[in-house]
Amino acid sequence: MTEHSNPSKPPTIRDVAREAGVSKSLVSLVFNGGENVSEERRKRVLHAAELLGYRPNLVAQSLSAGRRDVVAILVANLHNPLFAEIVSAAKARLVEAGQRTLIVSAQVDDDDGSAVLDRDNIAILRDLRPSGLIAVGTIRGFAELADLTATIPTVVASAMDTTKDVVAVVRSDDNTGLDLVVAHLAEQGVEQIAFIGGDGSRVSASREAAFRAAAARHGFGDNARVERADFTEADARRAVAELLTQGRLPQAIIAMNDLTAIGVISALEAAGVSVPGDCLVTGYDDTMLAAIPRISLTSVDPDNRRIGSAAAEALLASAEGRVGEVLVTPRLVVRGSSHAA
Amino acid sequence: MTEHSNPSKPPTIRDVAREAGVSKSLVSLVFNGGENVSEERRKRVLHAAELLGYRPNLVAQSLSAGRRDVVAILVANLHNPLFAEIVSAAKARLVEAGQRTLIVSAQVDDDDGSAVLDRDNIAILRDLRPSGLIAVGTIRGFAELADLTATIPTVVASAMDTTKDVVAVVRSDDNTGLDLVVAHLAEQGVEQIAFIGGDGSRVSASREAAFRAAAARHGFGDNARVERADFTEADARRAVAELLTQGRLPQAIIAMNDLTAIGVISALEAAGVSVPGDCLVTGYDDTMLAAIPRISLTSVDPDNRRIGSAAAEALLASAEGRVGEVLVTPRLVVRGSSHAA
DNA sequence: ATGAAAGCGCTAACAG
DNA sequence: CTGTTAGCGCTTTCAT
Repeated sequence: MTEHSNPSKPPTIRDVAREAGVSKSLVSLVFNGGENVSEERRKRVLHAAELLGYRPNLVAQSLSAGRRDVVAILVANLHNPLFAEIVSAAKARLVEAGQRTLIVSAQVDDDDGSAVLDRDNIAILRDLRPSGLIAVGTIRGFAELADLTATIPTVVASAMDTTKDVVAVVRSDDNTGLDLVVAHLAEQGVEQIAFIGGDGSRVSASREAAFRAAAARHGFGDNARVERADFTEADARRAVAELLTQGRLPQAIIAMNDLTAIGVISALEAAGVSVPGDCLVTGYDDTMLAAIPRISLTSVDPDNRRIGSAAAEALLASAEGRVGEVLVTPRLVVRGSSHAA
Repeated sequence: MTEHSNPSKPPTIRDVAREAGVSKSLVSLVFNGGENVSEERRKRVLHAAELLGYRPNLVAQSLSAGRRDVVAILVANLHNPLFAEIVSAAKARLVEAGQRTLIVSAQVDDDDGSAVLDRDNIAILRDLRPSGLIAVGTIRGFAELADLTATIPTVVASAMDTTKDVVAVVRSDDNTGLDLVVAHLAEQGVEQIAFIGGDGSRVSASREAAFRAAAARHGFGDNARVERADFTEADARRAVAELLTQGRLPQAIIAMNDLTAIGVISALEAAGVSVPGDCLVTGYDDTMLAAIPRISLTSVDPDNRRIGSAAAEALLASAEGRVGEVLVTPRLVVRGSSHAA
């Protein structure tokens, strides 16, 4: 552990060069793995750098003909604990591959509480000229970032995107996930089921389609209904009311994610319908919410760490061309909310 | 909406200068609110910029003798929905004041799932030379960032820090918060209470001290106990077991935050103690968890938006010197978990 | 193998 | 008021 003697500004490449008695360029070479540097000089430089506590300035590096080793991870928002797992797994894989990462949030909540692109963050990211981009979660207005995705290899994780120029979309295999759920419910002897999907997001649409397919496959036919609700509890309540007034209450409700499921449970219970007594409920994502004993929600674990590492993998492989869609196989976590008993 | 004609690289200040028939410097002046630019030239420049789709390169700006208008918001982690509110409120205030913001996460989860400083993020942030720093939440290893906090006006929000050189620490007034809780519990006729604090964090310690003071104030004397647990459910269970084996079960347990409270409830119910029937429980933070009907946890709302804006305010006022500690007054949100009835 | 020199995009004195 | 000239810290030809 050595201290750098100059108390004011951080040392620059020039300071190191002077200390080592070599030129700037040589220092740069050493720090960028240049092969053709004499062992002696290399040592001198490294030693001087250590002595001074020199760290290359990333901003300068990026300005000067973009460095190709920093990957930006754009997180949809700071709310969703889900994303944290994906991000850390992706980062771990990237670091392993010798890449630097910059993790920034893509959206902020404006005054109305709705998410909007964080233009400041995006602008800085753009100017940093990252070598790659991983977008985690559904980002509203992601299409506006076309100038980025067109230039920079981009992978979308845990979201869907139609943009032609993303290297890969890595997400949970909704078909398998919903099949697991429907099969489980069928096993419990359920005969009428309903799906409560979300807002207009593509993920929601995909899960809805997956539900319809799974329901058909398991012979539910007309006994499978679909309702929509955004993620607010108020809206879940509305959707449930809808379901209730349509006559018969389904014996099970499949929510597109855990948050919606909790809204559904709340709405059902507020209406005097007990869960799982009178109606089973399942979620998707297997967030920590699902595991809380009082909630004990059967949910689909999408294996977020695998999604994250697969996204990183896809990006690293992007040199070899488009990867396309990577579907990560989920597994069902059965809890109290789906045991009629 | 105009397109820039050059399909390859984004336009630079030079392109704009050429297009407008002026010098680089003039363009720079126009974009930095220079007063002494003739109206005509200014228009020409603005028009050329618009035409080309020019956006100043922030990285270049920051490299070239630091711009003084970008504030970095360092978020402890991506898990805690709490922070999202603080961040967005702080950002809103900053934007209002004409500041740019960069929101980055300060920590990542390593393989063990424990949080560590995200050195990449920090390094980039440092090199960007932000004009100010707002650290949101307790960041492990924050002390290692001393070189930053020593140089850059820093405000800590929703955490405590002893570093001498932070401009301000903005946090919930724990004393008031816990007094509200204890008073409420006393009103319910509770005679023995216990506090379950957390890991070794300063916030936890502060709330524990606040609890002791409030308990004394409300005449609990020896009937107030303290137990510790980290935020895992397993540990909450252990702490509760501890409490149970100490003989009498307290009539109410005050948890240092909502997450711990939920662990406590789970542990109590697993031990056959009903909440709120046999024991009342309260939390702190008023997260969305508390509002879930099945949880219905009485909690202290710290008013995160005010914490965020106050932090921004303190930073903006930092020119006028150290602000010190800003305590934001919380309010109690009473829910089912604290109604013996 | 090494150094000199020319930028990356921008700002900031400094002259005109 | 406007243009010229130096850099910010680093990479990268291009000579040597």
